[in-house]
Amino acid sequence: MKKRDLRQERERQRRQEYKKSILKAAEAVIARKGYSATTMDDVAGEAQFSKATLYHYFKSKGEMILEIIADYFEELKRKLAEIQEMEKSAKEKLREAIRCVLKFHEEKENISRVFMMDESIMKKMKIFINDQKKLTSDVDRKYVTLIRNEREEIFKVCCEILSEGVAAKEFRKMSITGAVTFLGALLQGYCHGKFWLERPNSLKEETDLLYSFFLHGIEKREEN
Amino acid sequence: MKKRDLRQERERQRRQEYKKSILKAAEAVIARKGYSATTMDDVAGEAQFSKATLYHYFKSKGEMILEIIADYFEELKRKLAEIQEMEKSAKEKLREAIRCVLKFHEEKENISRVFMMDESIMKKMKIFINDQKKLTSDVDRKYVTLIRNEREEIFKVCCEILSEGVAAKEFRKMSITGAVTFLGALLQGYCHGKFWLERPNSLKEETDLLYSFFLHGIEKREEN
Amino acid sequence: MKKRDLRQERERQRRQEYKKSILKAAEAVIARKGYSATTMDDVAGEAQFSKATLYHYFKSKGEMILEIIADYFEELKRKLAEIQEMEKSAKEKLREAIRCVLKFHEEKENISRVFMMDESIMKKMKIFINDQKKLTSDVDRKYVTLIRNEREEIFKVCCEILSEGVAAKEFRKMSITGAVTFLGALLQGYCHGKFWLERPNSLKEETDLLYSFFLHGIEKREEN
Amino acid sequence: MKKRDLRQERERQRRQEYKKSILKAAEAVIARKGYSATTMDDVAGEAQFSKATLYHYFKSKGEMILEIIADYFEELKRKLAEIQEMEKSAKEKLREAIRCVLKFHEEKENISRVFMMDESIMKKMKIFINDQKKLTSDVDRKYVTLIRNEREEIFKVCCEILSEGVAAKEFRKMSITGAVTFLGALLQGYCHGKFWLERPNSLKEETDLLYSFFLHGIEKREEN
DNA sequence: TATGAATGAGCATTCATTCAT
DNA sequence: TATGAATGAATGCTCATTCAT
Repeated sequence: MKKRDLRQERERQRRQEYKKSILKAAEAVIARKGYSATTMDDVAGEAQFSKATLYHYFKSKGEMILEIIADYFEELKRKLAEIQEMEKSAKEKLREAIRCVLKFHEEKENISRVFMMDESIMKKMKIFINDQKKLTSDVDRKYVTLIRNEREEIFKVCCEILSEGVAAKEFRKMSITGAVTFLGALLQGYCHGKFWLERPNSLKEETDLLYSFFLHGIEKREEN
Repeated sequence: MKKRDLRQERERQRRQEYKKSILKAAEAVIARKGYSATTMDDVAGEAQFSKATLYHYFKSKGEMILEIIADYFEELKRKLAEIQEMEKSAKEKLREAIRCVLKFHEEKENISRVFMMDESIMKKMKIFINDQKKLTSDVDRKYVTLIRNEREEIFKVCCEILSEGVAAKEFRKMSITGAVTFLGALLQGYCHGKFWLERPNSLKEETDLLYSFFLHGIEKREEN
Repeated sequence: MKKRDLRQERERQRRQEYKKSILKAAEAVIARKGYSATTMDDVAGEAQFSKATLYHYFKSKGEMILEIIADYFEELKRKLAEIQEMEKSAKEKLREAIRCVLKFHEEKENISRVFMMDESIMKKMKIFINDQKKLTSDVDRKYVTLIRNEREEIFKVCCEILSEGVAAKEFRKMSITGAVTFLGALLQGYCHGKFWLERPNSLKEETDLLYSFFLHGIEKREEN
Repeated sequence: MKKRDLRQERERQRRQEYKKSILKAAEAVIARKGYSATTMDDVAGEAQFSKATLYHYFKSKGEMILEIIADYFEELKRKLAEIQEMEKSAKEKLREAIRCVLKFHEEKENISRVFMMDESIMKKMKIFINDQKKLTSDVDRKYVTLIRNEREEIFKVCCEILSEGVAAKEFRKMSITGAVTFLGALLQGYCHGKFWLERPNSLKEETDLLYSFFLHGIEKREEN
């Protein structure tokens, strides 16, 4: 029956919305307090739900954070894919990509830190990468797979940008995967090391810095 | 009285040794389990002391980890300073420095993660850097200052290597601090991103990768 | 109106059937997991109903278990009444009764344990027996009364078997109620103590054991 | 050194006493509320310790209850062993043993119910008896073994009493283990079925009832 | 009637830290 | 000084029951 389908559909929608709103609340608290210091009570309070209700939407605190991280990667992937599809030179795309990542990190600083650093999550990722079968929880497996796939796609998009540049003779011939690994490390490291700076740089300054060194290197070349 | 001094001195020595052995034990446990999963009971067990005794040597778990981190930086600084004093070209020193950091990280992976990631520690560092006066605990202030100084010295050593290279025309003219920031981010990020790799690279491969891209950049140059 | 009555009647029937199927599901889960470890979710899952639906048929988990227990006693009573109506000697009936109880317990082990042991149920029974008026819930009163009545009838049936035997000079003159109390305790105790045995006895062996000691006692008699 | 030993000894003693007092408190609460309804907070309150302190003396709620049960059996064993060593006829000893068990059960009613009935404990016992290796926790294994051994000794003592009686021609020739199984079931079942009685019997009446039926059986014998 | 969602009240357990000896 | 004991404050998670549709 039409009516029934509609109701179910509306119901599903509402559920999705509620879930999103809980994730948003969790993200906010985590951004404020960090992951391990965030309690389910905190999240419940922020989301204006009872603590027990959270467990209708997520099996555990761990699953919740995995979903947040998966969303994080999914969004980043989308943004980078958009850049790749622009009508621009490879250099311009590269610059834009760097800018995009820096900005995204800034907005979601704590999330990315949680992902890179929380020991329990790291452990899951490591186990997964070494031997998928050891991950006991199906839910864990699902999210960890998801995350890895998103990351791989991000990697791929970056490869495409650099390959284009090589083809267009904007970039030299090189190991593309090496370069992307390099770039990824650079951005990751830069974002996490920011807080050392006594005065923050502007997004433009940051982009310029990373872009130009990545592009030119530091070596002195012969003048002809 | 002489005698008294001697006794006191001996006492101080013993205290230092005990402290070191506790730190060593803590480092071992943290390397195994990660910081937040490490309990004072674990450390006490590993160090073969009673838990209460730990509190004779350290005011809190937080202070203990700060000391471990300070040691970490102190050791890294020492290693890099040694490299800087070698009789080598700037390029060779750079290469060596990269190798050194990669190796050091590998050995102390969890420690460096704790430092970069533990939210409570981050908070302290941030507060300190923004406004030192807000840091309530004197002990905290002491260690955080120490850590920052070590880091600054590391930064300085790297600056020296690069400056030498510029002077020797091995490297192009550039913003030295920018380059060191870039390099630091790169190493940090690479080390923390390692676990993504399905098969680990050898130390030599890693060094080559980072060194060569840092040196040459990716841009295609005109042939003359 | 006829039509209305019929519909109501059909409705009542359906309700009864659903109720039975829920009880059956609950019994199955309890048999598997024990009472306190059984959640309403478990029962709902097994019965293929939603959890909320269970509450249309039973006021609470407690009421549900009371109904299960009442059914248990009702069934046992029926079985024993059948035995009593057989055309057999008192001894044979006694033997058959013992066998019947042992078998029944075996099938419904967890149910009888719940009944004997669950503290909340015990409390209700105790309160009821000491002072019926203290039992606040009408529903509780209803079921507890029911259960006690079933038990009394079981007791009565056993009394009849033994009385017949005394009349037929198969059994000696004795306190019939004492003997039935004795027999009841014996069976109850035997069933609950079974799990101590490293190898289970067959039903026949068990019956023989209890029957023969109950019949003959352990005393040595004079030979004439 | 003497002094040191003394202090350690005194310390050990105090620990034992505290442990006992916690066990006593737990027993009291359990007697009042039943095992599963008893929370660690309840026990802590009754014992006048903080909840966390309980965990210095017992690894878990489960271990605590196992220790209580083990004590229960140990005490019963001791009492029965004393009876067996008396200078009395087997019949008198039997009577005394029955009286002893009835009295003991009365005092510790809830404990024995917990033991016989709590599903989680039952599960452990069953697993243990079927296949000791499956019991994962060492502590569990320890207590479960202890309990089974105590029970076996109780069984043995009863066997001795009955054997003596056979030897002295007080009892007929019979399967001793069968008779003890019968007796054990009887006592167990009687104690747990007590609450059905509208008016409690006196200890003497109870003893007489069980003793006389166990001794004489119900069968009518030929007069000569 | 049937149900998915919501929740309050718990609960066992943990852990950094303090205290008494 | 060294330590075993004590503890307050959490914390993730559960479950019988109620409610809105």
